Amino acid sequence: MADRRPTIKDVAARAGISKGMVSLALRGAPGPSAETAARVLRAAAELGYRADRAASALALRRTRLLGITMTVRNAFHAELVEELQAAAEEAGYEVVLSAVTRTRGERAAVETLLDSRCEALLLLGPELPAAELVELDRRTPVVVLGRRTSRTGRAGEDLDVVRTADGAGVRLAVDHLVGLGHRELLHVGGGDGDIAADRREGFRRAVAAHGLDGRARVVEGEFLESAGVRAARQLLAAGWSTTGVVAASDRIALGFLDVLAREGVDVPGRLSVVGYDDSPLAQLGHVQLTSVSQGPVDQARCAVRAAVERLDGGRVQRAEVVLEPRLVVRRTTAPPP
Amino acid sequence: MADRRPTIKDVAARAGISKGMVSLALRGAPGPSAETAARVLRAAAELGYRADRAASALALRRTRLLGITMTVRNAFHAELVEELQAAAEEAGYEVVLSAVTRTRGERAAVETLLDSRCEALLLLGPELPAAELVELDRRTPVVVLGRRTSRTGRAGEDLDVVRTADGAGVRLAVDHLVGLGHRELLHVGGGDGDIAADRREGFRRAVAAHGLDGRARVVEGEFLESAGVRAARQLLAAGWSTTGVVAASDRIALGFLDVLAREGVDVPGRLSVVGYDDSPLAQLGHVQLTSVSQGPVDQARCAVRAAVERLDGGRVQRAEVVLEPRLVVRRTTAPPP
DNA sequence: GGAGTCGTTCAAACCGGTTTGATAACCGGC
DNA sequence: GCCGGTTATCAAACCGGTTTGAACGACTCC
Repeated sequence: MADRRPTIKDVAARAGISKGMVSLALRGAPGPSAETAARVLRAAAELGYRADRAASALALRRTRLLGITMTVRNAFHAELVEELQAAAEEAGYEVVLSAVTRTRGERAAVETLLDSRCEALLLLGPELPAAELVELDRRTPVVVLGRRTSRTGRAGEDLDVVRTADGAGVRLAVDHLVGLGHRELLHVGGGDGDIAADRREGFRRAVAAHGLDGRARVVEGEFLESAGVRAARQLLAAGWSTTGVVAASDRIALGFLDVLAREGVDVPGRLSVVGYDDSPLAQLGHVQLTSVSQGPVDQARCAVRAAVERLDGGRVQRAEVVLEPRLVVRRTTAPPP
Repeated sequence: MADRRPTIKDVAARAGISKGMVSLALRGAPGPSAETAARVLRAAAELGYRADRAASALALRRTRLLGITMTVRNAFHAELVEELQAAAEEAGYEVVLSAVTRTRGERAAVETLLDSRCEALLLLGPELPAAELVELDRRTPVVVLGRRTSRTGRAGEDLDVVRTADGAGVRLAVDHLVGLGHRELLHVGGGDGDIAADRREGFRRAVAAHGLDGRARVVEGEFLESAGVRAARQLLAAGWSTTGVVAASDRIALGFLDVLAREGVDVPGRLSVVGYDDSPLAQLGHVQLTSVSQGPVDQARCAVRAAVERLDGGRVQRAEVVLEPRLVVRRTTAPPP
């Protein structure tokens, strides 16, 4: 019923001019006279013409597409995607999202992006082996967000990386608590990954820098509420004299706070708690969690810039952008009792 | 550096055969002999050949792309997308995600999908005016998820809709509470939208059906934790004799529960609470919220089926699929004190 | 043995854009 | 009035696939 979509040929016929001229006029390229351009634009508007991306991608040998893999349930990824989309648009690119799910691994997600002829890949917190990422990068520029890749930076490992300095972030949290007067600190860690390791290490160094390493504790967990719940129960049961807690993520912090609320422990009166990610969860009206922000806006901008530099700027060298995290103080921290 | 991606011509040359044959062989179409097909497959594998989607979309005049608009921060949407992706893959389609954000309205999200030549649009909880959706549907088949469109179904309004029966969902919650022995019920509503209205109305009817309308209360809010917080404070301050609460969403329920935890109110001993959405939040270890599930798996399957029927099956009539919600009982409901 | 059928293959046309090389019209300068 | 240089235009080639129509040999059937 809906008669075939108008093509550039239809526009040309209506404007009484050749296809080539129409193509130039529609893109505002030099060539057509002002009068002709106006006529073309009018004809296109009247027909409701829209260029066919597939056709122009084919002719241009470019898609101007950035592919993003994300874990669709991760709130921080969602924030990043939002910002990436905006940044890409500004740079004249479109983004294609590919979701990593339980049933669809990162590898499959990347495949579909490659099929769409994305010109660069932005991978959010990828968990593929580094070797595979490097191999991928040899065909299509890859920008890794959030995860640190090899410290060594061996030759051939040309991946771009955008991340925040996790150690510095934890340090901000520790400094904040110590500045408020806390001396007995606890870190609830996120487990085995690179990110959790960096944060744990950052905690150890920060407390040592304040000469408090003898009194600091670390509890291991994973990046989930349940880890916070376990840690809080352990703390209360053992009767530790801890007054300040640095969690490796907001979700951990929320689990922790939930137990405290149930047990009637005053926050921040008796215990101060700092989260990590400054996720929307932390910002909720009734939570108001003090947290370390990874600056999703800046990360997104840097990642898109890195990709565009490779594509349009001819950069070939590896770039690693390490952003400084920022502490957002809300209502879960105060001087110790 | 990376020498030009191999094309079908390269494969043809390597297999010593024409382009046309290669095209057929790669798709397993009838024509080429078994021996030829094998040779082509081998050559393609050796070259690491992948077909160019843009080129084949152009030639086929089909993209086999389903466009999805979603609110990237909405956890329920994230779940749906996960399932939609799986269902689409099974049906031989790819999906393109387009995020609706603060800075990028639904209209813009739809535009980019149309530019990608999506063959159908799946809109998650769209808020565009109905007239606009109908207009859109005249060019590209549209499937609306979650939102009820006009009750009237006037001629020309051929949108497909997949949703759950909100009234029935709330009814399940009410029946559950009444079955446990509750008589004093409270509904915390989600505000002005169609969905909130359906749930509120469902609550009214359900309590009336049990002859409890005289003792039931409704508090208005919005679909956020803050609404739950306000409602809980109001309940405690006013000293209502309510024992069972039905929230219009999980987020409302969580805000509600948070206040109760802080105030030391026993859940489910003193108060029972039911949420709506069965979102990942509800399933968290330390929350274990009883909630109404909208069956994201089924919704996704139905939505993809609806789209595919239009595209491949030639269906032109409007289809409205109303799924029955399901109650997931966890630990926030029990008999009243 | 000639017509018809089948299986296999190829070259050419096509999809809807962009780019190139050629052509024509117009300009001022000498 | 002829020349070099713009400027505006067009037709044709091209991008990388798919599809069509024709060609060819082998085989079957009268």
